[in-house]
Amino acid sequence: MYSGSINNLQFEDLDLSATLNSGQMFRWNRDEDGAWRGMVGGRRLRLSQSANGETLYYESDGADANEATGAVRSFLRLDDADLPAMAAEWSAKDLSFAEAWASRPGIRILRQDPEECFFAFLCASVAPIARIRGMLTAVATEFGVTGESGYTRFPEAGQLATASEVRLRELGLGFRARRIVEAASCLAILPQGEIAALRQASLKEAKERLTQFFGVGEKIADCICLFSLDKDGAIPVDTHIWRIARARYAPELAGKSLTPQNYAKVTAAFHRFFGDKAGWAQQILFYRQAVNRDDKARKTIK
DNA sequence: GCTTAACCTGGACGC
DNA sequence: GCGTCCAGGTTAAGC
Repeated sequence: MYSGSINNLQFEDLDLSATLNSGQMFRWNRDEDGAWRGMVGGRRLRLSQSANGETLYYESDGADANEATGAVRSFLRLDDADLPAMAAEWSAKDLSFAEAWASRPGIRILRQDPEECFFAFLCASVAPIARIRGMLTAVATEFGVTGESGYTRFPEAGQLATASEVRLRELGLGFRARRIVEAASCLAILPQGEIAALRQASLKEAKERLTQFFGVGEKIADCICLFSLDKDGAIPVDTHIWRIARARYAPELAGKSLTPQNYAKVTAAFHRFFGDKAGWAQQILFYRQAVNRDDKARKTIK
């Protein structure tokens, strides 16, 4: 049970379920009534939307409604971008984006906890979303702190640094286990908030810093930058975005491999088409290509 | 600077 | 039932 009351705010341009299910984060769960449960900044939140999508309801730990409102607005970045205006501009220029937006408007970029986001995407290499969820749940259960509510807070770097590679392999992380142990050990001896402090850095500086950690390449660094550090120009070029880019935005790369130079060309192409908030456009295109396709496949199987 | 192999694992798919 | 492929990558070695 949540100690706070149910609050609400009016916000029309949000598709809560698509946003929370768009592959940006992996530890929020959906209740039978459709509401989503998760943690933001150590605070439990439960979010839902009215049927017409115009009202966002939220429950939170703690009695301070203003703090809860601030946490929700910050997590969903409700004050950071006029998404409909951006989408209208992008749709006018690009048919592929227009189709993606028309099929599922309202997918926003989140502002997650940077350290949890760092470890989450370190686990995400070559793994389907279901497996990523499983790995993170296992790690949180083993090394995190479970409160009276039964919800487990993701472990901090210092806690993860006590994990052995062997134990993490037993939990199903495979070759990612070494990466988690090494990154946690490095982070644990740095001042707390080292990753979060990169919000003040440029995208280039943040990526340079993140890729110094063993196991963090360009794609993972871009995920951390976009989904937790407010770097709206970050373009995580995964297998789906690479496919989309070659088909639509950088056709000169057809038949080529994803080398560091071509990765940079994809990023530049997205910036050419979508400007300095290209990361938001990327996420909407990604959802249509990856998540939507998976959902259709699941329905077909049923 | 590019290509390739290796790294874990579970589910989907074809036979 | 079994083998193969693929999934939100990264690293290191070889050329």
